[in-house]
Amino acid sequence: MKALRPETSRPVRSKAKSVERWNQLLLEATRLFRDRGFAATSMQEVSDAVGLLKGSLYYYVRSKEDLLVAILHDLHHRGEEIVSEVDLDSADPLHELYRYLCKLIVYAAENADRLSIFFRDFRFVPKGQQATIIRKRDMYREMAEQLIGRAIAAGQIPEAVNPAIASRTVLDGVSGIHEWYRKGGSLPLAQVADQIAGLLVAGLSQYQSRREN
Amino acid sequence: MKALRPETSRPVRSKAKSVERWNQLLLEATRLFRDRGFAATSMQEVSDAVGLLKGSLYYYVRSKEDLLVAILHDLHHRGEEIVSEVDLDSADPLHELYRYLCKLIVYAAENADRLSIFFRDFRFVPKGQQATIIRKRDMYREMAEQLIGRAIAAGQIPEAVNPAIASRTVLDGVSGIHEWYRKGGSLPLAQVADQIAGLLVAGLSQYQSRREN
Amino acid sequence: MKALRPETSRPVRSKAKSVERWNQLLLEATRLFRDRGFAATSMQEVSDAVGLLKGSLYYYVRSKEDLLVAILHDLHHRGEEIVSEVDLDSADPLHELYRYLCKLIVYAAENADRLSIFFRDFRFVPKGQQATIIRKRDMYREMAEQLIGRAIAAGQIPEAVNPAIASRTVLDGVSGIHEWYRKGGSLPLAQVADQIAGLLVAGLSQYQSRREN
Amino acid sequence: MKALRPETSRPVRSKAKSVERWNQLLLEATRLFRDRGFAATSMQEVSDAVGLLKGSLYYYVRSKEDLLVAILHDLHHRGEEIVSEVDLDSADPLHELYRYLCKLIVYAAENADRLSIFFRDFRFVPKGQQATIIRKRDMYREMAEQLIGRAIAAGQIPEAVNPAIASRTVLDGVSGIHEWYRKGGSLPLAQVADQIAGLLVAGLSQYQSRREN
DNA sequence: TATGAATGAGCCTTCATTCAT
DNA sequence: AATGAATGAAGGCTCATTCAT
Repeated sequence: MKALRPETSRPVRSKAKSVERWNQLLLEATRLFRDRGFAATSMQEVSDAVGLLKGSLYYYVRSKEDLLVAILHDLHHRGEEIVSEVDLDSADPLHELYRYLCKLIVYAAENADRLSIFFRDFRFVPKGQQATIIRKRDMYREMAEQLIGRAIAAGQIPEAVNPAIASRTVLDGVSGIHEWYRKGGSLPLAQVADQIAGLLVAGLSQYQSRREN
Repeated sequence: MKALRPETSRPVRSKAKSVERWNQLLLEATRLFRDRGFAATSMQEVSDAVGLLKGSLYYYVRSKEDLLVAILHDLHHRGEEIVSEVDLDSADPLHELYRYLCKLIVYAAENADRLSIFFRDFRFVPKGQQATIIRKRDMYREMAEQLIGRAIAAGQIPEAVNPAIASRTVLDGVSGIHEWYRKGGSLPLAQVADQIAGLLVAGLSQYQSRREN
Repeated sequence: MKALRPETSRPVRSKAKSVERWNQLLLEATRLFRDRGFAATSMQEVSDAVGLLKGSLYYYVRSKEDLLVAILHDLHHRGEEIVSEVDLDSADPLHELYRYLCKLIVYAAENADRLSIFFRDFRFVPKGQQATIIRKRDMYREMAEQLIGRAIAAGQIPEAVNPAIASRTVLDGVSGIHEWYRKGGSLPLAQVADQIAGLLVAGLSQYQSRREN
Repeated sequence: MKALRPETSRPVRSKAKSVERWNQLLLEATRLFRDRGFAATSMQEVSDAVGLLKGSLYYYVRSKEDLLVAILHDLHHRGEEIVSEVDLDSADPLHELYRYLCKLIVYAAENADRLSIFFRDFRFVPKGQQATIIRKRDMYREMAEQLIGRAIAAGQIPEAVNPAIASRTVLDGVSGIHEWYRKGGSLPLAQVADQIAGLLVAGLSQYQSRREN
């Protein structure tokens, strides 16, 4: 999880200290944005948290939104790895989906703060930078949709399943964990992941309509 | 879903015209809060939307938060009905769950705006009024957990399923629709609901662990 | 203490009820202005106190300042009587001063609310109407100054006494009672008045400089 | 009389320039509050007076009330010295009282602005901070009451004098000067002080009831 | 690197007052 | 006589941001 400074930031000289501060900044900002929301967090609070004066923040950041963008970039940066590890040509696409979902669940739980900020405060990302982030988010679902398609083709999922809807349902079931998962619960995270992914994958493979009217 | 004025609001005998304005206010505020977020929506924008001066809003509302609370009360008011219609003693608890989920899905889709506000901006509800609303939200999940418990007891769901986690997964899969459903899509809402609820219910009944390590 | 409506008020028809309301208005306004100050009292509070809606006040009053002016007029109206009862040609001007002061003290105690408003909020009286009220206030002191002058001429007060200063001191000592006197104290008001007036009159007649440098 | 920043104010190491501004702020605010009253003075007016933008005031102050409190603290800060200089065990308590009153008079005249604000606008001090200030004010009178008690015991004041009332009368006579004293009058302040204090002290020592009924 | 002072725009809210009914 | 709805101006305060030092 390398912390990336915004590409256009001001000149950097002494790396060590500077990078440290930047990471600290990101950390505290994440905590604050998560707790109070982006709009309701003031730069004053951020600067208090890192022990700088308000004005000094602008040596590290060009704007409050910079912080938000950095946090969200960080989030999806890691996520991309997970997506790239998927084997679309697996002989058992359903199980491949299971593995993919498990990783997403663990990832969502471990990045609950960032994810929460993403879901709530994405709209405060400057319009020009929204597309990049949205594309990454869509990537998660599209990968799920593709795997579902393969599994249908392979006969592992009934054709009655609508991949567009199912992929969304599955992703919603997976990412919702950021709202309720707390570290140190009774179940190990890996087991929680199996419960969720197992349920969703089973649902896909066994789906049948129960419509009455 | 009659829009209820907060009890604390001034005028008691609200004449026709007044009620109209109040509903209009709620409508526009909902739209704006949904689009821009509560914190980033100004009373100026709300008043512009209803054709009043900023200050005039306070004839109807005692604070910006009042608007938020009114919107969220409205939301859960309707939801309570759905919960109360559930037959906990049904001979087929799994199917009862399916029906419950379907209603929730339709409800979530039809109230996507309010739900979105709830998920994003609940934190701006004054502390003193948060509990009431939270309790209502918990109700949805607890009902699902109870039905899952009954279904396990009835042998419709394997005992390996953890009701606490499963109920959360199910609720997340259901409520997530507020993020992506748009009226007038290719599928009728009832069919979308069946896709989601069918998948989740099948997943519950057919869950099996795929854990590898 | 006849309550006078401002001369230019709107047409009056049914006298009884109207006058009643007006008196009630003055009473409540006096209480509120005294307790919260003129500037910090809202017409809303006044209307609440008399059981009318805010807008309805303007049937009785042309402006908030009208209320203030009416209260202060009332105050000095009564006071004028006291001044006019003084016998400037008394053979014992010092004792005449004592009697005058006693009446003022009783009056100040009984009108503590109005007096308090006068001292604190006179500045909110519209500029055009300030002169009239100021003139009345000056009247009290000028009468004291005149009596002191007579007493000096009669040899009852040493010539070293400066009437301008002494009259102010005496008036300050007298009117200060509005700040601390509470009905139902241990001493009857008449006795309190004697204590104050007795002290001041004795001081006038026995003054002697103690200046050291 | 160094102007003390409220402890709660942000910056800790106030550089020269900052202190200057703060003093200027206090000065102008005092003038404005005195002239227009606290409630009727806007922060806009204050900021205009010191040449800042309205919002910039809040770099120095946390609220309008902060300014008021600072002004009143300053006032009584100096006053405490005067009280502490009194020799309660003086062999001539009456004369000690005279000296005490003289100092108070000079002090009241020199701080007429602040005193005026105190008398008129004390009620706008936040409830939590009122007690501290009230206690200081009471101190002035209580000291007078004690000295009167000593003088009675020493036979310098007749026993008929009620110390509670007399001390109030004396204080009222003394502090009233803030309303009418203007610098550069015909009499030097020291002489004015002697006139007032001399009168009051003579009154105490020579008081006799003149009650008729 | 960081500070301290200031900006400027905007925000939520209050309130005296008006006026058609 | 009184109501109910609305106005319009102002008020206190917050905050992201800038910049000389």
